[in-house]
Amino acid sequence: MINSDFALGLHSILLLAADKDACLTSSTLSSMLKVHPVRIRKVLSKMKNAGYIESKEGAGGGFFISCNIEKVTLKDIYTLTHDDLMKAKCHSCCPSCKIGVNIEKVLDIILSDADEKFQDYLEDYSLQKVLDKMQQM
Amino acid sequence: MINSDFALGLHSILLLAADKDACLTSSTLSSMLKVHPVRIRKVLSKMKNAGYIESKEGAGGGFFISCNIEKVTLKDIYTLTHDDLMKAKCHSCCPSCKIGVNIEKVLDIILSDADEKFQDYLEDYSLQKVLDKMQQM
DNA sequence: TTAAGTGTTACAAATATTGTTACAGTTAAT
DNA sequence: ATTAACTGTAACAATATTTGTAACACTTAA
Repeated sequence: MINSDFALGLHSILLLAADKDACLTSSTLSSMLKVHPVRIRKVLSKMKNAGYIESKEGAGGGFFISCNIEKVTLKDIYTLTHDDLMKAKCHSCCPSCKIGVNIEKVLDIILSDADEKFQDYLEDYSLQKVLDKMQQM
Repeated sequence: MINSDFALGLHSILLLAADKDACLTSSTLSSMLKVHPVRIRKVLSKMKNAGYIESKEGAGGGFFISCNIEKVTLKDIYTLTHDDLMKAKCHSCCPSCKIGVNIEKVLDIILSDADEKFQDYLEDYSLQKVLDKMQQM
């Protein structure tokens, strides 16, 4: 589900979204977020591929927002960064365990549905809405 | 959020719930779930403290269900086992970053709310309902 | 009295995450 | 055209987290 890439990516894109004309380097973001520049570039490359931001190489380059921040939501960021819900974490059961035969399927269905509710909620929050909410505090 | 303790704990308690008279040892569960007995005892001790199962020490001992499996839900299991949503994972921002001042608070609020929706869904699934759903497959 | 359990702690091993180094490619400025 | 400041990416190192192990006190049934 939510992992640290989500937090990092969201934090970064909010920084870019806060000033549409800003072009921040991974190095600048790095010192703001206390995370290594290479990792920032990795996470931001996903945002770039999704078209939410753009990057400019070379001197004076960096990252800047390139989407409608009223339309891009936390769900979109989640989609880019989330882990599979439990795929790797669900224990396989031996064949002798009758329950185990179906438990993975059933949990997969239930948890996927629950995750959908989670995402539905995230979808209500555009980047703009998050920025607004921060202003109000 | 959901971690492997959830999967492990849930799987274990479903095995116990499937047969009310069964008394399974951590060793038995261990070989079924391919997880070390000590870890199973650790996770099950939480379920025990919550009153969902009981344990019997000594020879012939083990774990057995002790709750109304129509009433205990996936949300209850989640509550016992989940990690904090992002507490440790959210990046603190330096003071110079105006956004960072509030971002943690705002994300905390939004994500807590989203998590609530997730839990609301889990609450619909009693252990009995999960077992029933497995039968139907 | 012994064998088979739980409960719990301290520690080891394995795995996953994050940081680091290195370098090719791009761009702006001189 | 050269240089300095960037991105993009891969391979590897360091760190943190998770999981497994060993040890042992305590409990219970046979």
